[in-house]
Amino acid sequence: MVIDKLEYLLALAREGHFGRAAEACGVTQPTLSAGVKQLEDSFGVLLVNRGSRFQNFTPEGERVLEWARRIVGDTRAMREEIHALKHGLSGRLRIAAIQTTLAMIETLTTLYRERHPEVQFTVLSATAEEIFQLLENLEIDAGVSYLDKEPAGRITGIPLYRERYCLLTAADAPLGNRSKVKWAEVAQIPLCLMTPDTQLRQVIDGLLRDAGGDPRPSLESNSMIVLYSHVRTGRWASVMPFRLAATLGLTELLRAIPIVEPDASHMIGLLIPSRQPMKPLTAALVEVGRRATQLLAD
Amino acid sequence: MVIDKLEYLLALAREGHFGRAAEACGVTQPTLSAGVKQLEDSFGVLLVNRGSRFQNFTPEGERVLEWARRIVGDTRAMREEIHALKHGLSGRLRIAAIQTTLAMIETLTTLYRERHPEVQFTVLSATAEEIFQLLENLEIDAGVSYLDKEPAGRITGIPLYRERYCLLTAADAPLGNRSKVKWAEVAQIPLCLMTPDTQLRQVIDGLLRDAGGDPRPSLESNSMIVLYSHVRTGRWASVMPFRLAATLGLTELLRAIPIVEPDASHMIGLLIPSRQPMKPLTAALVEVGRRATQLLAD
DNA sequence: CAGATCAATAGAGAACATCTATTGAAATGT
DNA sequence: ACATTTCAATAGATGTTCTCTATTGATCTG
Repeated sequence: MVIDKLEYLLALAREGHFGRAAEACGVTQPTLSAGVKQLEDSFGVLLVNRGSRFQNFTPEGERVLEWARRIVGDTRAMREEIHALKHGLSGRLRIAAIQTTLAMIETLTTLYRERHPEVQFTVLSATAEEIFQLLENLEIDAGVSYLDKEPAGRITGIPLYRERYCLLTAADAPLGNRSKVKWAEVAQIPLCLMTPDTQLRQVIDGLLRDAGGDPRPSLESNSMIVLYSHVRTGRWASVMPFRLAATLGLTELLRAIPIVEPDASHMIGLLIPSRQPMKPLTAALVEVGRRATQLLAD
Repeated sequence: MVIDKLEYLLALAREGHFGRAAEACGVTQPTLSAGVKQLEDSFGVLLVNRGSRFQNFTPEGERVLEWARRIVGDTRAMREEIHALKHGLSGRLRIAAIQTTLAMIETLTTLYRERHPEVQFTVLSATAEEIFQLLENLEIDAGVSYLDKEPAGRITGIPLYRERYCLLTAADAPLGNRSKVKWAEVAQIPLCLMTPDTQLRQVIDGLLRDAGGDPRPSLESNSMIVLYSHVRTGRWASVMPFRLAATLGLTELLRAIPIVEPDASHMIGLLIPSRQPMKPLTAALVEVGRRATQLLAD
């Protein structure tokens, strides 16, 4: 009864559109409209501001939405737990990760599948902000991102590893013969970097500026693949997390040179809903993460 | 849909009886039976062991029960919060307290009503164990009891005041002329005490034994009223919390003599469900409790 | 101003929940 | 040992509620 309606409300918040929300829930638009109306009647308060189309939620609607996330999330966790008690861990684990970390996700999924072969995975590439949204909307079970600005109480961070940075460049390019370089030096050469909306770019910009430099990327992209394919030609340079560069592969020409002064690093970790107890799939991921931490330790 | 069924399950856990549980939910017995069966079908697991009558819950049933408490509790909290947003605080605040603290509850309710006149109160006398049960079953919003052994994570304690003990006795009785007495001395005289299942009795027994005494109550009761009515005659003596004795009233004959060596005290406080956020009625009680703490401070 | 988009409404059919009455099984008392 | 009582499941009927299709009315867009 009520729970379905709360799901409608969550979908409406996600889609901002009665029709699309209805489709997402697998019902028709009148059904979803009626469901929301019933909620409003039962509370005696308007939850949604509409003027012939969806506008936004009333303050009361926002509060109900907050509760709905929790109640619906708990209900799913309950079902999943009981199912796991009977059939063992199965179902689909949904993870979203920022691009910087995409190459290390296999560490988690590979370990995970060894222990729970029945579980299927969905791995999404997303921005740090999107990850929070997805977590709040119960569209993913966990995120992988920076832990620096750990968020509201509704989401918990679990450290995985420290990300360190290297200069990716050809051996015969400027600085290419060094065993280590300083941030101040890196700041002097043209680089291929992520677009400024990404966390990685902001981190690198900060480090470059702290070293007195002025970041002058010769190429920007929101795709790591684009950056790497450029660098791979030997005619471009970039700053990347070490682990990512190592995974993408270094050629004979291409060198990954540690950047020092300062010896900067940022903590990467799992982001999961602060629900107690966790969904079984999520709990297993945390356990896997704990083991992965040892593998990934510097 | 689902939530009603979860309520059925909670009622069944409370009553241990399909018929009574149904009555408590305001439905007929077949309806409740069908509801439980639907839950079982939807999980694909038996939740209740029955052999022509209710026996107990399966392990899966216990887990579902745990989730049900949370989900149903959150749902009620949501409704209450939205209602409070529109109409201000109203409804019924349900409190259970151990007998020792019954006389100070008015401090809370009086303060509470000053701020929220629309709220109605139900105050139950209960044992410490019953309070936990009532809290778990969502039958009360808060308890007042000892905080010494703070319990599972599902319940949070909030300190209110320290309980100290005095000898209640007639002025012309043994020890009646003293300004203070030692526990060792109290242990030598016959007393009226609570029955041994109560927290207060266990506390006092402990203190008496620590002082080398052997508690020999001349009269036991599970009612403070009984104890006090005896002591009031001037022909019996008892050990009581100071605040309680003061509230029940001291006559000219009757004296409340502080007991020292050791200067024992136990912390009394609110017990509330560890739900975040709290129900509005509960949140207001915590706020009132915070203020009361100042009034009640030694 | 015409066309498109969006959400609410109306009405019909299906699905579901709840009730009364009864049955079958186990516990209790004589 | 047998009759009585207690308890929960089942059957069948009734009523509610949910969901759908089709449509309307309103607002935005070009």
